[in-house]
Amino acid sequence: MDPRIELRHLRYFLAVAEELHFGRAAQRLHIAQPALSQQIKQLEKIVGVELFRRTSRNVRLTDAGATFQPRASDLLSRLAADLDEAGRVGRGEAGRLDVAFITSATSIVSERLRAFSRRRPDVQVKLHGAFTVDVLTALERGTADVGIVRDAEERDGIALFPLTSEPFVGVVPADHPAAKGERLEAAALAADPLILFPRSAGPHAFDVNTQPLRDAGVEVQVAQECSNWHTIILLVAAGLGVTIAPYSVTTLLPAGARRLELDGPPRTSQIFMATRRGDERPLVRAFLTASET
Amino acid sequence: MDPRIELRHLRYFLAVAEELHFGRAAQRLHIAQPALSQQIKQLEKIVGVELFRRTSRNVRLTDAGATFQPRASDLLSRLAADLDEAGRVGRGEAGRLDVAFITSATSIVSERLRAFSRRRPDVQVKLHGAFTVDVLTALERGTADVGIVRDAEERDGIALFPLTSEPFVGVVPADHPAAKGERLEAAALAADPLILFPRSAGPHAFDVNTQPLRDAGVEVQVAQECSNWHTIILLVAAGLGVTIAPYSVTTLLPAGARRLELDGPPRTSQIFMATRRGDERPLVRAFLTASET
DNA sequence: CGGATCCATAGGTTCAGCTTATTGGTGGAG
DNA sequence: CTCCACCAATAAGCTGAACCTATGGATCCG
Repeated sequence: MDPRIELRHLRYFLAVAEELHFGRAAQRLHIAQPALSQQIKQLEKIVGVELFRRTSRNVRLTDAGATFQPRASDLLSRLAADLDEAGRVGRGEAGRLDVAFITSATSIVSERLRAFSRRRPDVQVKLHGAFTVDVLTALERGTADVGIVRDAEERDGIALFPLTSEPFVGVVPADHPAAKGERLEAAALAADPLILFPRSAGPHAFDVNTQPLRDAGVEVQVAQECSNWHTIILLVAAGLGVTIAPYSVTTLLPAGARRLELDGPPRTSQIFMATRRGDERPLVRAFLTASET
Repeated sequence: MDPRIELRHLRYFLAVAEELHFGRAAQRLHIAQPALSQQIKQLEKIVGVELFRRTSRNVRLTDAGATFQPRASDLLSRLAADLDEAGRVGRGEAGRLDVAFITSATSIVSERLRAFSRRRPDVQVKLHGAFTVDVLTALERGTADVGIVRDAEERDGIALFPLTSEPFVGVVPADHPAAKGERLEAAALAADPLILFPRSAGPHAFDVNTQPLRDAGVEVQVAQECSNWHTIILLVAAGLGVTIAPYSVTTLLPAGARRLELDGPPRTSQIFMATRRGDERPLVRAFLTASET
């Protein structure tokens, strides 16, 4: 396209097309009439056809001008809308936010999302459930803007913000010897097969989780890995083993499973929000600070 | 919308957004780097948000910039298409043409339209079947660009171009006394009820049509008006009267009707193309001159 | 025929966008 | 740690395009 053409030409053209009078159109544009004549002539030279048929008495649109008028008008209003949209995105009032989170923190995410969506109704939030490691790599790759992880270690390029913490609890089958009491000594699990989240899904979280066992001198031997807490609890209830889990995944226990407080120094699972370090985008900041009114 | 914004800003923005490098983008735009920096900064001031995040090491799009990029690109290509369209309309290669025509000349219109459409496939032709008077007023009002009429009189503001002519013929029921011969003396119709097109649909055409009768001293008394030649012929075939018609509407005669040549000086119906006088639009000229290859 | 109207042209002016030169900040190599 | 290469921002002056005023030429009207 001819790079000489500018929006000025379109604005001037539209003014003349609406007024059908160079003098009045020039007045509306706050310029003198000759300047307008010149610019229109230049536009016609660029397009290669007459857009107006002028006599010294009146001005009419040619067919070419008549077809161009609505398009030019449309173009300008589109541009206005696009600029406005860009402004809103820049101010964090609109746009899209990718949130990656560990599935065991779904309730926290949905609560935060509700608060956030109320404040930024024009922001489209996309949720990606995943493991802690995948959440962090999604952040690093730029696939996600905000992450929610459990017991992550500080690392380069990722900023962590603690959200809440919850205790670890033991979960045993109802017919387990320890199931009669309210509390559980970690050592009592020494003989039972352990069912746990794969360490690869979140090494640090795994280590924090299993620390009570090591503290009690129990060697951590995972009998069964499972990457879904709900399933793990069901396996325990079925009598296939025992586990240590963050409290929140044990709120709804099936019959056949018992939750037991852990003895010893209190151990908690920490839930963090994570962003790329230095990501100061208003949408990201807004999500970090959004909480229920 | 801020009238300071110009297409230059969009072009420069897109160059930087694609190169992510002010130096290279400036090179591509054939300007110096500082000029580009200034224009981008000005654009950002107009929009009110940062579009690029620059370090002295690299350039990245902000969220606002990323949303704006495809829209700006789309805008420019739309404009290019619109300018091209306007140019094609101006040169008569595209656009829309309204053709009003008398229904009794449908075959002529369709023939002409076929020739025209082959040459101007991007022109959308709209056909309006009507009476001669309505065709002419449509032209005058600008509702139609080209008209096809029968036996019209010259009048102000309308230019007429003869297309073809055809003889008038008499049409009588098969059991009419004159039906035995090949030729018809107009005076022989004196006693029969006349079925004719309404004079109001085209006064001059009506007068030309009925002149053979007046020449023969027959007083023209219309027994039945009908504004559709096909129907008139059917009425004749049904024995309700006689008529004088342009030859072409009698090509397919129903049983019960006979076509007879008229005695006396040859009378013909003239078919014209009509335009507004001084309408030199290329599409109109092209339709006037289009004929089968 | 004189006056009013309106678009085009002519010629001078001004400022926006361009130029070159330079600064300042960052990252990588020695 | 220093030096250098790289890159965007800034500074300051220049140039041309868009603008101005004044005028010309055409058409319509009283």
